Amino acid sequence: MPQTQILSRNQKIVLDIIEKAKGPLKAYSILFNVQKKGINAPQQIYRALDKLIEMGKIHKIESKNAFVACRSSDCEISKATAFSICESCEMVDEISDAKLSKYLSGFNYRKGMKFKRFNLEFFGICKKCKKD
Amino acid sequence: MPQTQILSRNQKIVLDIIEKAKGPLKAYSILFNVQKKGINAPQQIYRALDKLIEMGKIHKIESKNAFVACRSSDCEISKATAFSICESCEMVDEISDAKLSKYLSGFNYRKGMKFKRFNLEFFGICKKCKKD
DNA sequence: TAACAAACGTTATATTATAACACTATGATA
DNA sequence: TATCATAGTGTTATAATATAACGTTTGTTA
Repeated sequence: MPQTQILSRNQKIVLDIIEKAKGPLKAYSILFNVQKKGINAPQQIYRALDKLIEMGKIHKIESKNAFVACRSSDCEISKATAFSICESCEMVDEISDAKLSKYLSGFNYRKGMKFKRFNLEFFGICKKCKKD
Repeated sequence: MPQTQILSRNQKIVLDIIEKAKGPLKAYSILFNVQKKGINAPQQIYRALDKLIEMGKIHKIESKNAFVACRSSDCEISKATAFSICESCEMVDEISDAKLSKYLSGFNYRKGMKFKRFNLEFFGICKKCKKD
């Protein structure tokens, strides 16, 4: 495993647009935004997304079928992800809280399987939306 | 809110099949299984699913786009859900662990929004699959 | 019974994701 | 150097998941 992953052309393009976005992006919205760069088909987007997820560069927000850049340097291989999601404005924030992560990584259910990975999504109304 | 919800015909049919299933069911697989009962269109399934989720009778496993019956009597309105998912056999188990639930319900991220609801999905290989 | 809400049935369509196949570039190695 | 494996690319087609929109029926309640 190299510390610094080498990205392919398409992977760079897709990561770039996700990193610059203010919120989670959907696959087809990424597609429409990169057609000028010569990417024409969903397959190309999904392939890049898959690799970027594997590398831990991005995360999928399962409840929204959308993708965000990873902001927490410590999850190169994303085994422990947690997000805060506003149900009004759709804003997503990655939660990096050592205690929470430790608590959940150590959690073992009595019924018995050993967990390799978890994903946690919190929902509410963000401060900004509450004001309106 | 009545303690015992009254279900409509289609809601009953859909809930019934989900409750009898051994694992999570997908919407279209539900559809194919109820066509003999006169349900013909996805819309009818999705409408029933939506209501059943609202009532807390079933849960959606977001990472699988599939649905399971609620086994834990205490989550009539599902504000706090956690699941154990086997990545090999696709088995899903609802986790009902008071400590975990309390810990997460009380969790408040410093950045500040108050959470109404969460969903947690753990992944691993179940005991049964480990043996093979 | 009139009025309303909730559920229903149906057709059409939108959105999300994958299959399959041929081609290209790169680096490892026999 | 030849050849092999691996990873990435481009493309067409299609599968799988989900919702919109419309009109009708049913059940509740004022």
